[in-house]
Amino acid sequence: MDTPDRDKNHNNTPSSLSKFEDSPVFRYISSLSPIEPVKSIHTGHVFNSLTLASPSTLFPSPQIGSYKESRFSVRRPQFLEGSSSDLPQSESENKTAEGDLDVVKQSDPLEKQLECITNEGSVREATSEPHNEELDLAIELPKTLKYDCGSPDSKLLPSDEAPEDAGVEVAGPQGSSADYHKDKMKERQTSFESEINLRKVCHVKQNEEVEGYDWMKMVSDAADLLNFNSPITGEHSEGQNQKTADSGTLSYISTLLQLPQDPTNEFENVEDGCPGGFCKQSEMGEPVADQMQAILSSSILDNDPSLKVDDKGETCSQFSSEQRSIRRRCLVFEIAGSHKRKQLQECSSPTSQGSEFKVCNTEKNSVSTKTGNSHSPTVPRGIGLHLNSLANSSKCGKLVENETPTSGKQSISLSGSLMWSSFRTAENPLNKSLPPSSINMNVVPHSSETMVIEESPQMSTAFVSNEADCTSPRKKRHKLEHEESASCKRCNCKRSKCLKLYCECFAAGLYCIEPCSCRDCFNRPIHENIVLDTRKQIESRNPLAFAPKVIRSADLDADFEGESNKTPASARHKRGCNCKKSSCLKKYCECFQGGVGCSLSCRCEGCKNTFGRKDGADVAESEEEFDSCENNATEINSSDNAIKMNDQECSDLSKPSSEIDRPLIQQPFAYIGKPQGSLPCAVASSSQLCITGKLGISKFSSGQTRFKTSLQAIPEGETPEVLKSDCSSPGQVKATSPNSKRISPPHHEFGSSTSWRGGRKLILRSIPPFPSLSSAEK
DNA sequence: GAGTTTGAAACT
DNA sequence: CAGTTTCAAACTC
Repeated sequence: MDTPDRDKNHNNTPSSLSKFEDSPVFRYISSLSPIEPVKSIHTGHVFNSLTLASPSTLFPSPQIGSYKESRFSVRRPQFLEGSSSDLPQSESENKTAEGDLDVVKQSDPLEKQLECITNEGSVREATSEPHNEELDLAIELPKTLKYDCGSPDSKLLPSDEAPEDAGVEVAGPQGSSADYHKDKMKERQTSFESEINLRKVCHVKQNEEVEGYDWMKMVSDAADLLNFNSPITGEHSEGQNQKTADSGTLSYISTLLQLPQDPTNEFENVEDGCPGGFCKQSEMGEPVADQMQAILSSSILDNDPSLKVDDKGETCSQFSSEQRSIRRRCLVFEIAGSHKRKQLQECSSPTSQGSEFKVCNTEKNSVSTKTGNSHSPTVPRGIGLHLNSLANSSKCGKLVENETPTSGKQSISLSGSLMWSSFRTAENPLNKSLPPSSINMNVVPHSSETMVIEESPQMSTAFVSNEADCTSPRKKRHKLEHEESASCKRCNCKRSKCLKLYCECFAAGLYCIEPCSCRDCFNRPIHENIVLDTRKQIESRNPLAFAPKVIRSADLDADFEGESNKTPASARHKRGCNCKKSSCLKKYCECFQGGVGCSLSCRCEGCKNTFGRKDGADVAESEEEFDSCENNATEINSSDNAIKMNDQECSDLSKPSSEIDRPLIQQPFAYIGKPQGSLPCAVASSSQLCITGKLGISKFSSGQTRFKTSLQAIPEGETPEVLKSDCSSPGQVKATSPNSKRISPPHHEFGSSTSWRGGRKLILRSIPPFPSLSSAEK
């Protein structure tokens, strides 16, 4: 629709521009801020979201654009693959459009929105790189975002293009344009969706900017997520290309988005003298575009039931290419959740990460419901990510991976199982550290109440940092699956009202669900407040109360091999068991139940844990056992027990898995400190359950490789990090936790070596601030 | 399915 | 911090 007009505008632009320039108004403006162009660039970095309005914005577009391009030129490379002949045109159009916009802006300096948009565009571009880049860059993004009018969307938009579009529409009746587009969307979803989405995004961005800053956080998070996406981008580009090919009429926006990726664009850019411009878009385009698209796509996706997201966050290409591209980006944020966006009609939940969360909201908002805040009041249930959520996430992730979309979500929200623990705070630096837990899962509340948990790449990233091996989020998931079955479990509480750790559901950060046979259950979304309060109380007593009981890490394997000998699994129970009669050969023993060997921290008597005895000597001896156990035994190993467990779990899990999905309980941010720890727990546990359920055998039996590597590795890595991330927490945890007894004592074995390892193994040990560790490891 | 065993969680 | 009680899962029959 816009194109014709735009073309006209473009054609007109030169004259109009000249006119404007000549106009006294223009002169006046220019006199006011001669420096502006330069500022605009800097402003992108420096500005606060709202400051954008400055006059500098008026002029910047051309210069900025070039500048931006230059910046990005370097990186662009990979994504360009997707080529679209359209791009050049689009760019030219965009440029013209920008010019028009600029002119308009100049004429109407008052229109801050437009300025913001333009600024955003510039900023976006600048910021976009970081997205593509690694997390480190991600950090930068927030800043850039600040500069931006705020909306990540703007970022997403190709610097030139996006702003233009936004600007164009906005320029007219700003507010109306969005609505108008929305209407169009309904009418013309196909061709116009993209445009509309972009516009919406623009609005959203503006709104968001006005509203809050979570963007910063979100952006950073998103950046993390984006990192994962990178591989996807190729697909994305393809999708876009298809889009172009498929739909002769690509929304202007869509074209813009694509442009960056298209090689053709590169050429143009090069011609422009900004090969970088091309590049920048590519990279930026992905990250930024991803975000933009994500938002847009989210809106679109909402409409599209067909969307599928890969575990990795890749969206299935089911949708139209356009949507696909967008969706992927969305996926980045929502990954698993996105997987079934259908379900997700609403992203009310405040995900652990503000960014994701917001994105969802914005997207969804555009589509159906809009939550004003990322924190969304809607969040109510504690949709936010929680350590426990991880467990679910793990499930979800697994499910999603393994299973088709239908099942895939199961983990997430099917039955509406909710995790209440979400405490990741976007604010917390910890979040970064925590990443996996909080970040990983984003719970998106469905309109129905069911919440979809989305994993964010961040988790994986974060973990990755810690875990050298944890290259793929999948591993993490596997690990998670491994650990606790809590998520899968159904409680049978009669007196605890499911508000105590006796309740497995509660302990796992999950709301009780139908399958539970509990009595007088208060662990329901309806009683969220009670649940959260109770949780707080419990955490106040023991910060690690909700943390994963079993820590498994590939790292441990590697690091500990020496030590690990002790525990075949290389995983350890945080607290250690206190078994006296079960000889750690039955599920009474948490270590055994978790499939990990006993450690020094265990107080067990007559330990015969097949996964590893607590005594070092035993361990040494056990190594053989151990190996045998792992190799053969994993299967045979715990033999009866293990097998039984597996079977049981499997049976339980398999069914429950579908059922398992539960609403997560959000934790109040206040908990942040704890939750971090807690999250991992839940996750791990839940993950284990689920995984074990399916994998269960695999875990022990199939796990062949060793559970270490497969299962344990994942959870461990996560948990450790989580703990680390707790960061801060380790020390705190000890101090606070009543259990500290068990936890704290780093025994010679573990503790002896590096503090790091010790920290991981011992987890609880006071360790240097987590961040440093993570960074160091990285 | 009922009853017992077990060990964690909670309480004192 | 240690001891006791409570609780629900795990287990047995």
